[in-house]
Amino acid sequence: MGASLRDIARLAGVSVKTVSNVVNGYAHVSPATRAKVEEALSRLDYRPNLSARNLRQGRTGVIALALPELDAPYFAELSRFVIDAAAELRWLVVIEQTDGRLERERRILDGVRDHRVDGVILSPIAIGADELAARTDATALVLLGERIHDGPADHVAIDNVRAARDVTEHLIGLGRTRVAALGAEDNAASGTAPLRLAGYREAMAAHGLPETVATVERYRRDQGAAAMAALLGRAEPPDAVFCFNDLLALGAMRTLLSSGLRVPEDVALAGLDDIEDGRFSTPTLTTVAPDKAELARIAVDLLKQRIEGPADHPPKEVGAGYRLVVRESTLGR
Amino acid sequence: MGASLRDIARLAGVSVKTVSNVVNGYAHVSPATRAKVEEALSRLDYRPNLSARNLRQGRTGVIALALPELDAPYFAELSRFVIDAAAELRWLVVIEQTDGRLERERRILDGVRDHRVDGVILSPIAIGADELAARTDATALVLLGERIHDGPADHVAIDNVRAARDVTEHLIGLGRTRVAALGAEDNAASGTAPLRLAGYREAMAAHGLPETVATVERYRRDQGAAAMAALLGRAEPPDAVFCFNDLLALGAMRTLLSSGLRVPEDVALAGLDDIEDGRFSTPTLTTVAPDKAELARIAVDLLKQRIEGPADHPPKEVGAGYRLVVRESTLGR
DNA sequence: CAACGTTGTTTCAACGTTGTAAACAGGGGC
DNA sequence: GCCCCTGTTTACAACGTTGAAACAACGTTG
Repeated sequence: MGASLRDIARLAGVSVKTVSNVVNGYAHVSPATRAKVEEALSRLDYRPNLSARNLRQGRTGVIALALPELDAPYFAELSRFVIDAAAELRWLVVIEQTDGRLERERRILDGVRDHRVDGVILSPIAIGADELAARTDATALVLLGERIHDGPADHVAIDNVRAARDVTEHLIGLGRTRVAALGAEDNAASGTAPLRLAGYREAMAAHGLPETVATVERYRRDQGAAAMAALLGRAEPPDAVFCFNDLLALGAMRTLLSSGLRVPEDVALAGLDDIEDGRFSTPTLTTVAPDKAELARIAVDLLKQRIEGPADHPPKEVGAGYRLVVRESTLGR
Repeated sequence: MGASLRDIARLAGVSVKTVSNVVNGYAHVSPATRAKVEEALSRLDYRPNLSARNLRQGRTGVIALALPELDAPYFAELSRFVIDAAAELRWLVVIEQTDGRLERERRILDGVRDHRVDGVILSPIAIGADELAARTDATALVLLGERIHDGPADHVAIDNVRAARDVTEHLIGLGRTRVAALGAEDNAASGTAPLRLAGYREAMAAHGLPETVATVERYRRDQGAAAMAALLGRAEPPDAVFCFNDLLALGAMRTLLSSGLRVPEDVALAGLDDIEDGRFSTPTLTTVAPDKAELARIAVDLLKQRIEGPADHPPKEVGAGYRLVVRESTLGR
């Protein structure tokens, strides 16, 4: 067991509280005492017991990051930034995986498996705005990557509608006319899928082009591959596809290439997320790059305000930046 | 703030300790009392305060998983399994990123940023066996993915030497004679790189073939791409490459394809890790698939034994299974 | 019926920390 | 010599929890 304040106090011949004062940088400590205490501190390699400190202060210094799945590259990359942003506040991050399942998301909202955490950053998939509003748990909450307008909790996200419109416009700008959307979800009332679909539709409508929509159940490569195969089976296969995320796009790319089609010559392909895989695939993948560091920083920031701020200020919605990154899958070499 | 045992006790008209007994499933509590208490518990939505419990018990129910980087797919996939395995013990997992930097790994070994955790699973990159042996911190430690024989801490890993030999044998078995290794590290005394290199050498020596070794600094796609470019610049470019992990292989594949070479016709390519990307790349990637779920389960298991077991049993080394997965990058369609 | 074990419950102290308030020392000013 | 002020240090209590020990009520046993 590590040394406690008491051990230091004994060694330095002062009271426990004086040691505590030194540790916390309290101003009114005489230089002589401070020196004595610091000597003792380093001699016994003192490390504060956070359990005790937190018990006393009512904080744990731990937040939870609840994601659908850590092994989806977008979330892994995002997690890195969230952990880094939290580290600056000396917070630790525990990761919870919901698998996008409703009952797991619910359980997160009710408390992270009975542990107390100071706050939760949730990337919701299944849960709806109404259920969020009805939540009773008082733990600070920030939603990430979804944007339910006028929702019941703080939000960070990019403008999904506009981003989707931008990508679609880019594809149309290449002269493609049979532009399909890949990644809609059948029963999704909330989440990003409807927003991205809306953006696609706006762009298509603006140019008077017919819409083609392929649905998936999960945002995974295999689903992208299967949905692409389905699109190819249609009477009028697309000459461009906007996939609602990069994983879907990479799955779709695999189907296209192994069907002997060329990307982008036969079918142009674009995704959204800017995961690293897309920068090294052949061809490299055109995509929308959300500013992940900014998303993470804002999420942690909002959480900090929730945790430290006055009890209940109205929920905030903050947008993060993104940019369209054009690569070989739409431009060619 | 949440309700405490005292609040429950007051509401149920019993002592605090009785409530504690109910919460902890202590046997000798009368059904009537238990019912009363449970009613109160759920009415106030009681959640134990872990800081307090941990202060009292010296346990936190939280372990740390320290990885080089969460956004490397192998580690992201592994994390998922570690989190799942820990969840079965009702442990939470905080994730720390070392970026493979020595001083960060050191800091992890000295304690996870002053927070107390019950144990640490570390995937070491930079730190050496000697330094591990000299560690003073008493927190339970399990090393993951490296195998320092007779090292000072518990280990889990696949047999890297044998796995590397298997892959190399596979490439040689295709009839290739200029088989290169990509992924050695210049100054690595420990870690997996020397082991994989050793396996490669064994196989090459067994067939009397000349060795070609390309080094990298980090196991990332860009480094694989660059190292492959360097190999192509040599007098006798390879006709097969064993990359020490899949990311390197995917980077190398990008270089090969954009140089107009065909995989596997001109250059066969194999990796190690079996990350999902390799199952959807074009061509799909031949690789060694470590049993990640088993690795994770064993790591958590070893940690549990360390935490709960007698003070200092000798360190254990446990091997996990793997299998060679042959795909298009060595076989073709 | 007295001694004893069992079951159910409570009291007490302690884990390591810090906020509050109070004690203490030294230095002017009167 | 007394008082007040400032700077420094301390004692105490409390955060929420649980192990140890004590206690009360009961049924069993010799």
